[in-house]
Amino acid sequence: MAEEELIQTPKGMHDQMPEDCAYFSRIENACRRLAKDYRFDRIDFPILENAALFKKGTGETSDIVEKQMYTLRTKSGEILALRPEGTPSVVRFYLEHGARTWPQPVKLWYWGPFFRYEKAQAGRYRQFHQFGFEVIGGADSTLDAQVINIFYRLLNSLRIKDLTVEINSIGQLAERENYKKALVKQLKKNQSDLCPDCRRRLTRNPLRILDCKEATCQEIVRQLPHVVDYLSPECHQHFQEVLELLGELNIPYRLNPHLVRGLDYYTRTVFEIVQTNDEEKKALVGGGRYDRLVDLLGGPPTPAVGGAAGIERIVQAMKESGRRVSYREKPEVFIAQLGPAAKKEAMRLFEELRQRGIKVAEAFGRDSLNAQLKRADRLGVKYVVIIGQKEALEETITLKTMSTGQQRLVKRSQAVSLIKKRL
RNA sequence: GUGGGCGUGGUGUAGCGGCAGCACAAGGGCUUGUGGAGCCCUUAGGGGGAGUUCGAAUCUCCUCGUCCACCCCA
Repeated sequence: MAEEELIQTPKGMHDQMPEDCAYFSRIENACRRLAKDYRFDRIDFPILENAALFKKGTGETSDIVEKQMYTLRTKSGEILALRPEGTPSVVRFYLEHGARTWPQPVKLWYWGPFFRYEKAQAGRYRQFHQFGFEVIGGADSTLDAQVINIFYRLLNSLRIKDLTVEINSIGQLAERENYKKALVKQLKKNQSDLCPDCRRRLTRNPLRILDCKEATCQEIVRQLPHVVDYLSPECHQHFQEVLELLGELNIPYRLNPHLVRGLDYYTRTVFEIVQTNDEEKKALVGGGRYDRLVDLLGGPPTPAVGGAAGIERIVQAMKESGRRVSYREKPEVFIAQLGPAAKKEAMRLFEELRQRGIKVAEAFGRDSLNAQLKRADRLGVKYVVIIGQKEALEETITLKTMSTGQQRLVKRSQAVSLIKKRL
């Protein structure tokens, strides 16, 4: 080993193996197809944004901003952050480029790396990848349903099993505040039965108590009112419509009155798409309506809805569903060569075959025919073209059929069309 | 941030105080112009540091990494 210590990836950061890259492109292709069908336009935005964007957008008190954001100061004193999520950037994009003058609603999708400084564990990394679909400038319930539909269809097309859409409505800010007050009031009565964590949450973030896993807390939670009971008639109506549309689209959903989600900007619809297999529940997609975010970031009041999916988690789910994505195409023909003149001829033939759309492999860096045939065998090709000094001189090739071992001498000029015909 | 498990060739593993072994993968050969089976050879290893010991992959401590749970989330 070398004297120098090997430099490795930083904590929570991973290299992507060829195999995983293949999964990624499979997923990205699926995104592209759906984006095209539902008329979403792809955008990219910087990986570094002003930290203020997330402080204002994602929320100063959210865990993401408070504890998990990578921030840095540039030489000129700007405070930037590695983007921890995409939605605020999409809204900034909408405002910065005057997208409010475009035909509304504006439908955008994105794909890329995101960063959160957290302790890594299963399906949770410091650099991870998300794609998101966002609709800005529309309040209609069909848009909520369409966003959910897109993510659901996408996961479906990747043949991920055991999917459920979990959905809830948390209303507008005022309704949520009322609900929160009611919760705290109720909970204070049996405060002593709550777990220590929940007692803390009671003042900091009472909504989180709803999905505490402690049995005693769950017992208490069961007695509590649901947020939907606190919705205004308009929000209630909107939620009803979303549910009806999901039914119309044949999307299996489950009402989850305890689904509140961590980010401050959500209003009305919140949803997650989870994969449940024996005792385990993993969120692959999360999203909802965020009618307040645009004006929170300095724009006019503009309704919006969207969601984001964790790509690593989807890959994991695909693998668990037994879905294999091959990352190397099987070649059809292998070209073996012997000697310098033959090597040149072999390279020319390689190009000709490649341009005719034939999948061809070689090992030009290897000189022994033995090794080349061994490689060809491993690759599972149907035919091997052998070009040695003799063939190069006589302007012929030897075409070997691997399954039978038979070989025949073919004129070089006829080689390409013969191979094409035989495949 | 809190608690726990685990770090041995490229990969997967064995040994648990006394010569670091196996399988797969990779490269070469048996076959200097012919693959698959077989055989042979080669490359390559205890995360890092301190300590205990005649002797440490093995025990102790530190550190780094990783995995898992909590927290939170994609």
